[in-house]
Amino acid sequence: MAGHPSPPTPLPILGEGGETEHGLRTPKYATRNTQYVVRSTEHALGMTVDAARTEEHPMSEIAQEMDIQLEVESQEELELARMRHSAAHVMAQAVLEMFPDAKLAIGPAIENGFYYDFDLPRSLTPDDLGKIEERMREIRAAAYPFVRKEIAREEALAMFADQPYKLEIIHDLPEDAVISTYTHDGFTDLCRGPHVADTSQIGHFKLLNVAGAYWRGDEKRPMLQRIYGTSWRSEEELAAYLHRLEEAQRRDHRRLGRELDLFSVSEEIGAGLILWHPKGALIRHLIERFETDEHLKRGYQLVYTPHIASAEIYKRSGHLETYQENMYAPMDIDGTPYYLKPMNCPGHIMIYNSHVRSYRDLPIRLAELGTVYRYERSGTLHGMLRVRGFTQDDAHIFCRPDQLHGEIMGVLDLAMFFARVFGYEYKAFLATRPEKSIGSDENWERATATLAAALRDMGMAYAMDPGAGAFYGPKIDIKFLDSLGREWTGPTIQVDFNLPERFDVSYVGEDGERHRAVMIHRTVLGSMERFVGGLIEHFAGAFPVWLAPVQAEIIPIADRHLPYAQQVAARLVEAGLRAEVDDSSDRMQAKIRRAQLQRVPYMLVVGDKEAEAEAVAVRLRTNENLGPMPLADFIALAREMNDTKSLALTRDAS
RNA sequence: GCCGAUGUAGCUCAGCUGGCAGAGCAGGUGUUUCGUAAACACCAGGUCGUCGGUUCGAAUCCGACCAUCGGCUCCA
Repeated sequence: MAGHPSPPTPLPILGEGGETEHGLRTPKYATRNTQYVVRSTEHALGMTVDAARTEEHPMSEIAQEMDIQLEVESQEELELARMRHSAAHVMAQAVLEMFPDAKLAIGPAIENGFYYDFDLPRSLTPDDLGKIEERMREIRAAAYPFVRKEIAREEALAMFADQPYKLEIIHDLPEDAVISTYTHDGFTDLCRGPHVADTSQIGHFKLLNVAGAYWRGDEKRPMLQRIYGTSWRSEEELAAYLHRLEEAQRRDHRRLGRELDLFSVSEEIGAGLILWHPKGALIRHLIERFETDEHLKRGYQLVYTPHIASAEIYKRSGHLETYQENMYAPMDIDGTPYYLKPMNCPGHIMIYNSHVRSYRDLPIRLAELGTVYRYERSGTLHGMLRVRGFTQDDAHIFCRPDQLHGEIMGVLDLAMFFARVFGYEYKAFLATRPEKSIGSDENWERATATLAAALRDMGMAYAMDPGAGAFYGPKIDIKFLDSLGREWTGPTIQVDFNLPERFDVSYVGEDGERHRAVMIHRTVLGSMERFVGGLIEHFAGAFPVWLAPVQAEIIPIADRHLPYAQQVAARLVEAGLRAEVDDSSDRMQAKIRRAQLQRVPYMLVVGDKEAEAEAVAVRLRTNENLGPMPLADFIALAREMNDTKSLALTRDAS
């Protein structure tokens, strides 16, 4: 099976709908947001990701091309998108009435709603949104019909003569394109459609926010004002969506990070640099320990490499050519510039190259929890999800070409194992050669085919992500889907042709000759920062027992129960559990409340009865009350949940 | 980096058009000893993001910078 990658398997998860199961948008920085929106829109149109991507449309264009001519996978989705797209038109009318000089850009339907980009004489205020919304309601009430009209190119150019963005769109349309307009209540927009019959059908909507957005997503083009709105079939669905937005806010890792005392960012230390507090650090440590052990079991070897390195190595690796804008300025050490490391690869390669390697030594899998520093533009920083210093669970696999397939399968297996432990669903993407890339066509094709074959042999459905590979090789991106159905950066597996050449990474074959080794870059969790940030939101702060910083809060009812409470704590600690006694002078109710807010899995209430019977009254953070049980039984339960890394708090719970 | 908004006590937020900085929660002390999500009282806590300007007087007006938030672009 050489030559071409197999055709993409349709991705079942996309079949669930562009909207996630719960209708929530993926958090910013969790994964490539724009791509997500594109996918959703593509899906609403029934296009495959492949088809949309190969045409290399910028997101805005794809999103704009709502066209009934496209094959639609689900009638329901088409109708939703149509409704939302129509709402965008109605919004544009309202804005144009308010600002007669407004220049209109584009206004597509997106996941859960719509937006429209405008070039306006002044900045919009939240007040304006209210007015626009009000006017939209009037337009909806009037039930103006949407009228489609196909027009000649010249006519279109004349009609939109004072709308420069529309003119640009018309100019960019292919010669034979059908140009159509949609008109309602005297407002006409260049649009391929489709639309609902009249403005009464634009759904129950709410305008959410105003944001800046570059024309055509290009930072060199004008900055427009984008109004985001959401629209739903019924008032109830709208209310439910707004409620889900609030729920997502309640889980925001930045908020929970503070409330649960997991991490902070200090302006004095610097933006984008995470301070891990004891509880956050404990969670990270537990994950790292688990992950490290698992890697050792799977034949990886641990290494450590320095945080700074001479410019020489980054010259040779090509980082100074292709990655310098992400690297911090060098420091001078005895006349030689040294850089903070932005990646771990060069160090691992140096370790590989420290010996002559035989084909019998391969594969060599070098793993490091490697801390790297990358310059990120100030506007992009976001809690733990987008930072300037982070620790990757990085590894580089050096192998023979004939081992590549098996090694990739091994990484995929590891990735699926981790997804299961943390309770994530996932979906896979195969990213192929970008325009700016190096290496021979043959290498690219072979590597891409190998990745595709490994995915297939692991029985993993995947979608193509054309042109999204690294410049040095294709990759598999796996997205974790959290409990709200949102996407998070997950494992990535990259095949690299570049560095093995640059560093002459080789092995001696059976034939006694030197051969070029194949190199795989891979990370399973991504970075500890982003992964833990995502985990906080995934679990809404209620970590499974094995990760909970405090597993059991012991709550004495009165001070006279303190000695027994201490005794219980000692027994738990002895059993390897993390327990804490609430010895404050608060009432029991307040202690329970505090433990609840801290998402402590088990609350052990101890009073006279328990002290006498050497028991604990077990309350779960789910508000379930298990009642009194012998201390030994509780220890057995908690240990079992801990040791099996169960996502549940009790044996029978799911 | 760009567009817009915001920055007052550890947290959430008041403080109208310039005139002595406030509340609740958290914290400390004391009282209370209580059976499954907040007992009561008292106390302490702030260079109002930073720097500069206007003014008799600035948390409040102006400017620059820093940080954060919502997006764009980019990414682990």
